[in-house]
This record gives sequence, structure tokens and C-alpha cells, in this order.
Amino acid sequence: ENIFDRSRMAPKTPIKNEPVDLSKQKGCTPERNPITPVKLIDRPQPDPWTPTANLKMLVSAASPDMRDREKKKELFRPIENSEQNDVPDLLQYDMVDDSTIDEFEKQRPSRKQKSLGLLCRKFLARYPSYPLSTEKTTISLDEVASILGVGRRRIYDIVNVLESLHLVSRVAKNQYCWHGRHNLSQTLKTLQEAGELQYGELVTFQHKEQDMEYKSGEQKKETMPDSQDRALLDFSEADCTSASANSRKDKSLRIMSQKFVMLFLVSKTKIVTLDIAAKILIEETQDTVDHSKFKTKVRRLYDIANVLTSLCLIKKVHVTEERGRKPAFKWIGPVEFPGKTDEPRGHSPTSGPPSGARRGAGAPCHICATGKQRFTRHASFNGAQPCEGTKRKVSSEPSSPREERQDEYCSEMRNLATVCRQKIEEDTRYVARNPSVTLPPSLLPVPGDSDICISALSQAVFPVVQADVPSLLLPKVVSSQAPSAAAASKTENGKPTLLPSQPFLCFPSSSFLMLCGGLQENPLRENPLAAGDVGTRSAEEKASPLEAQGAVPPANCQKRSSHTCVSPPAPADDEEPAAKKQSMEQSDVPLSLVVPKKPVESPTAGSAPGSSCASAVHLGACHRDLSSPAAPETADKKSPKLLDSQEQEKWSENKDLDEPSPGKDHIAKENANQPFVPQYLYVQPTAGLSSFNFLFSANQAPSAIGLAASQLPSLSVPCVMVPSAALASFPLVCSPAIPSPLSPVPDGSSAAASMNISMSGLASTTPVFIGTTAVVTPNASSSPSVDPQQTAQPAVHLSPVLARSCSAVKLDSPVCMGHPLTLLKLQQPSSTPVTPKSIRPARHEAFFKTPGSLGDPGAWKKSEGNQTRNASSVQRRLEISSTSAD
DNA sequence: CGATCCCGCCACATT
DNA sequence: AATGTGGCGGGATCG
Repeated sequence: ENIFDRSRMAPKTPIKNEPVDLSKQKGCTPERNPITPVKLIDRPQPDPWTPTANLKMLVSAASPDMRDREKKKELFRPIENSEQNDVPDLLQYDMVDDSTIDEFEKQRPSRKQKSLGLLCRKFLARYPSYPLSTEKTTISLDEVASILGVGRRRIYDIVNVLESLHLVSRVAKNQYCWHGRHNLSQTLKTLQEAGELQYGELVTFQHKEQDMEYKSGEQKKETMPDSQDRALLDFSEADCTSASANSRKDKSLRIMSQKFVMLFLVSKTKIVTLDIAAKILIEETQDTVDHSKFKTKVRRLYDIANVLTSLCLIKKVHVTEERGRKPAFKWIGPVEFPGKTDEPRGHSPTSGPPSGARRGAGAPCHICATGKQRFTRHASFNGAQPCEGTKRKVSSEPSSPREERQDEYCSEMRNLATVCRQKIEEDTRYVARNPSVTLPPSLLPVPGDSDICISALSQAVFPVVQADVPSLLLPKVVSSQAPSAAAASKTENGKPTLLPSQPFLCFPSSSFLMLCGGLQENPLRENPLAAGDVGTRSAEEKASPLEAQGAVPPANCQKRSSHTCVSPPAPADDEEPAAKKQSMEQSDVPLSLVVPKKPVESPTAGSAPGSSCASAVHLGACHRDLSSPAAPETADKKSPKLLDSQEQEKWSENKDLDEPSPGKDHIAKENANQPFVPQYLYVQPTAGLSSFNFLFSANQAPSAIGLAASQLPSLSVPCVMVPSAALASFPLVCSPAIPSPLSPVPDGSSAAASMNISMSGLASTTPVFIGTTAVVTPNASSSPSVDPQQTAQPAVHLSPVLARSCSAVKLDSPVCMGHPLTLLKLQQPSSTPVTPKSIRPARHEAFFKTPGSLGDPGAWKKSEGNQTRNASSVQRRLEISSTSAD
């Protein structure tokens, strides 16, 4: 399109165009972005016909860089084209004469072609939904603007919304960091919680009346909590941006975006009409519903909605009320989030982490920045990366419509699904193009299970998640009472067998992840550090795969959970689970029925301290995530923060029990990643669903190596995606993982050795590993269909490993299934009993400041065993997990 | 004609 | 002061 536009321009005064553009750009960063100007020039190249063409040619020749960029553009173009039909027009134009062009020009660029939604899709197409942890993508606004051929202002519109969801974070002036959707689910969860606090009542009203929105809207709009809540949100966000000051008005677009999303998440129907949203968002003067103000608000909402639509989080629908048909948007993104957190913030930010270096907010950003450096390293690793299998093509249409009430919805859903699918495909392509780049750790992981998982997930999962809580609730409830039953019921897919009897299985998986992660991490770091050799590097690269593995396991768990029952939590949870479940139920309930609002949370918290803790953890994680979307990137740094993060992680881990906190060690090494660790936290809580999360988090942790890990956090989303890709990746992962183990533990020396060993250190761990592998293997074999190619590749890479893994696998799978408990036990033993928990708690508290939520932590806190940590992160995790399990 | 929403002025923030 | 950000709303398009 850009080209075309230019072409249009060109006819008259091609030369001028350039100058013009420059003027527009204001010469911003000409140095950095020679690109912009160049691009203009470049475009001309394509048009031989134009008189100016020659000039263009010359220019282009002059700037090779430009060409490269052009090439890049072209790469993306396919995507664009696929989505849109503009191409023809463009072609025509090109074909046509200048004179003709002028006339056509105007027409051609129909407004739609310039729509923010389209632009946003193009923008998103440029980046992987689930970027590899290692890669940290930096986005240059100027560059993107020029590439997409739009004014910078428009890019801000997009970026601001993306930022509100933590898909990107601002690193510096004109520079944004791409995080992808890894943290999305967590962010949404946080928003949901905040939304319940703020808009719970509203929701209720809406439900009652859907139509009547006014009243309810006005009534509730703002309440005490509201302001506070906002603050919370803001803070969380702020963290990222800058703890210190929220400059300017506070970026209404960002806040509006979050609030808008919150409305969806809180809404029972998941449908929000524009006018209602506008009214609610007009905070202040509810009464004064200034027409003009209202109108402006609606305009902004359209902007936001366009971006959210591009993200496949919402879709446009129409609500026919008494009065008539009103424009509205329906949430089509994930609805349930594993754990429900309750508490609000803990200001992680400034509290003062030891490092002092970063002020709260800054941390994330910093991390990103730092990440870059690290990235480099990682990048090198990546390059080698063996596995790429990552694809998440998988399947699934993003979401199956769960609500059927309206035919329209169904059709719309399909559309969405299509869109999503496209997006996925795009991602896949992207990955294919840049194997090293993206493997979403979380995604990949799933390998073995992937088959199962995928199939199950695509069907079962979605429904569950999106559909609603009900399913969740059941599980929870069931779990509390009779988990097995729940599991059984859910085991639709097939794997149920594993879980059927014991929902707990999930834990094991999570535990696996944890273990893997720990191992992986160590290896990675160590490899680079210790070995430095090429070989080592390779190992490192492999390590990333390992990470994937780690991630995978969780996936498996999830799958299982999903199949069998969501309840996975039950197992480990024991006590907690029930509490959580309850909380979940409550939370769920709101969704289905009325919004409990705050009350709900409180009850949950009260019921189960553990749950509260979990929530707290989440929050912490969220904050971090928010603050440091780039987390993955950040992994590298060692700053004290990391420690904190580690602590947090531990914390989270503790909660779940499952997660041992292997991460710590790696954290120490990598530091940077750790911070993200919090992600791990996620894992814990939620029962059934949580299993997913957990896994992810675990993965992430492992992935930490790759930076990506930090992001991993995103529980749900990734999970979904994962399935497809997961399989392929898995195998690879496994192999790599093996190597990685070495490094991690003391024995690192024996890298080669097998993963088991490496893992080391933990006998208990080893088993876990196997399990994972096993899982993977099966998947690969079983579900080659998903990614035959990928799988194949991985296999190749892994082959050596695979052999081992295979054996292991067999064992594992059975074991895993059956042994959740066992695993735990093992872990415990292996883990140092004492410290992990204790340690974490302390740190956590310091960090988060949410002692209350943590409550339990105190117990954990006991004493920190830094030493212990050093000894073996894995062990710690195990320990932690065990403790948490308790 | 109402729904959408592009465009870009202009103010505030940051450098 | 220059430049980065982004609020804001006129008015063009779409349906």
C-alpha cells in the first residue's frame, strides 16, 4: 500500500515526495533512520514507468540499506495482502498512467485501507505473537511508521493500546519493546480483577439489563474503589513506564484501553456497547454527559476497539435493544484466567529492592534495554537454535464461540476464528522465516502432549476457557469435593486415563516444568559462561529448547487437566486447592451470574489464605510483567532486582508447590530472567487451569534462559497456541534440555550427559524430566500431523537425545501420569527442605509489600537459604514446591 | 443519516 | 527551541 501511495504521489512530483515525507517526519532520527527517506526513494524503484523512476533508482542504489528494508517490507506484505484485497488496486495503479493514477489515487485509498484496524494488523504481522524469549524485538516508531506508510501519530494509537495490554513496552524515546502475548493472560487477569473491583456492580447491572446501561452505568461508574483501583492499575502500568512520574495526563488512551478491557472481562455477557462504555469511561462527571465529550470518548473507543479487534480480543457486534440496534463489541479473547488474584497491588515498584538501581517502574524497561545486550548473546544462540519446530500452527481456531445465543455471534466468531487463524499462520510463517526468532517457549514445549494437548485444547480448552467459568467451576468444586469425578468428566479427549483418577497429575507436569526449567536455565547460562565454546553454545541453544520442554510439560498438564478436569489443582492443593477452587468458583460465578465484586475476592481470600497468596503472587507477577514486559529480554541482567524477582518467583512457586524454584539458580546466573520469574508464580494457583499456567510459568522460568521465559507468564494464551507448535518443538527441546542440565547444576561439567543427570541433581527431578520427554515423544509420533516437518526436524536434532528420551518417555508418561505424588515426594527430598520457601517469602514480601495476601509466606519465609539456592536452583524449586505443597 | 474513524492541529512533555 | 507524545474533535466515508 505504501508503495502505491507513493506511486500516487510520485506521478506529480515524485521528488517532492521525499522532501515532503521528510518534513512530515520532521527529520526525526534521520541518522538512525535513514530508512525513512530511503524508503521513499525505494518505492520508486518498483515503478519503472514513472519518469522519476530513474531518480528513484539512483537513490535506491545509493542506499542499500533502504533496499533491505524494502525487502523486509515485502516479506510482510504477503500477510497484508492476504488479509486485504488492496493489492489489486495497487497493481492497477502501478499499471496505470500517472494521469490516471491521480484520479484513481484518491479513490483507491479507500478509507478502509487506511483504517487503524488494518494498520494495526499490519503492525502485528511484523512481530511474532509469542516471541522467543531470547529475542527481544525493539520497535522503532519512526521506522514502523515509515514502513507502514503512516504518520507516526497513528502508530502511537496502536502502540498505546498495545502497551496497555503489555504487548509492548516503551524502552526509550521512539523505541518500544515487543513482548508479544506471553503476558497477555496475566495482564487480562489483572485487569479482570481490577475490573471486578471497579466495575463489579456495573457488571451486575448490565447483566440485569444489558440495555439499561445508563442507569447502572451512571450509578456505578465511579465509586471509591474506582479511583483507588485505577491507581492500582496505573501503578502497575506505571511501573513499566516509569515508577516515578506518570507524565502528562496519564495517557488516557492507555487507561481507557484498560478500562475498556476490564469492562469486557467483568461483563457477564462479554458484550459491551459503545455508549455504555463511553459513559462509564467518562469517569468524572457522570451526570454531565457532555455530548461532545461523549462523542469524543466514543471516538477513542473506536480507536481502541480497532486495535483490540486486530488482536482478536474483541469483535464488533450489534446489540439490539429495545430502542434499536446499538453498536457493541464482544470479547472473544480468553475469559478465564487461572488463578484469581485478589489483591491489588503491592506496589512492587519502588519498594526498594535491593538493587536500587531501578526504580520500580523502570525495571521492566531497563530490563528490556539490558535485554538487548543480552539478546545479542542470545541471538547468537538463537541463530543456532536447532529447533524451531515451534510452530503453533496448530490448530485451533482461536476461539470457538461459546455463546450461541446469537447467530450473528456465531458467524462473527467464525470470522474471528478466521482472522485469528490467519494471524496464527502469519506467526507461523514468521517463525518459519526466522526460526530462531520465535519459538514461543511456552508453545513449543508441549511437545509430547502436544498432540493430545492440542487436540484437546483446541476443543476442550477453548470451550472451557472462553466458554466460561462453569467448566472451571465444576472442576474446582469437584476437585474440592471429588476431583476425580470432575476429571473423569472432562477427560473427553482421551488422555483422561492419566488423570482420570487423579487430577493431581497436573502438578506433576508442572513440577516437570519446573525441573526442566531449572535445568535448562543452568545449562544455558553455564554453558555460555563456563564453556564459551561453540559446543557449549550449541548446548545453550539447545537449552532454549529445553526451556520449551519445560514449557511443554505444563502444557501437558494443562491438557490433562483440561481433559480430565480442570481440577488439576486439587492434587497439590490439598487444602489450598479447595480454597482456590472456591475462590475460583466465586470468581467464576460472577462471570456467569452476577459480579460478586470485591466481596467475592475477599471470601476467597478468607477461605483460603493460600489462594490469597496466589493472588498476591499473580499481582506481583502482573506488575512486573506490566512493568517489564520485556522481561524475557531482561533476563540477562543480574541486577538485584533479579533477585527480587527470584524471590517472587520462589514465592509463587511456593504457592503452588509444584514449582520448585529452579529458577533461582538460573536467576542468579542470568538474573535478568529471573525477575520475570514471578511468572512462575502463576503456575501455582489455579487449579485446573492453573495447571496450565503453572506449567507455563515454569517453562518460562526455564526459558528464562532465553529471556522469553519471563514473558512466559502468559498462561493461558500461550498454552493454547502451544499445542500445535509444541509438539514439534518438544523433541528438540528435550535434547537440548539434556545438555543444559549439565550446566545448571554443579556438575555442569558433564553437560553432555544426559539430561537426566544433569538435572541432576535431583534425582527426583530426573524422573520428571523423563516424563516430559516421554510425553513429547508420544506426541511427535502420534501427532506428527500437526507439524510433520517440524517434528521431523526436531527429531533430527534431538535424535541422539531422542533415543534416550524415548526410553525415558515411555517410562515417564506412565510415571507422570501416575505419579504426581511421587514427583512431589521426590522433589521434596531432593529439594532442600529447609530453605527455599523460607527464603522466598522474605524476599517476596519485601518486594511486593503484600504480606497480607501472602499470609502463608510467613511460614515459608522461615529462613532463606541463599546458599542452598546456589547449590541448585532446581532443588530449591523442588523444595519449594514441596513446601508449597504442604 | 447515523456509525465510523482518518487526519492532523496543537498542547504538553521531554530532550 | 526542537522534538516526542498523544488529546482531541472536525469532518470525510461508510453502510
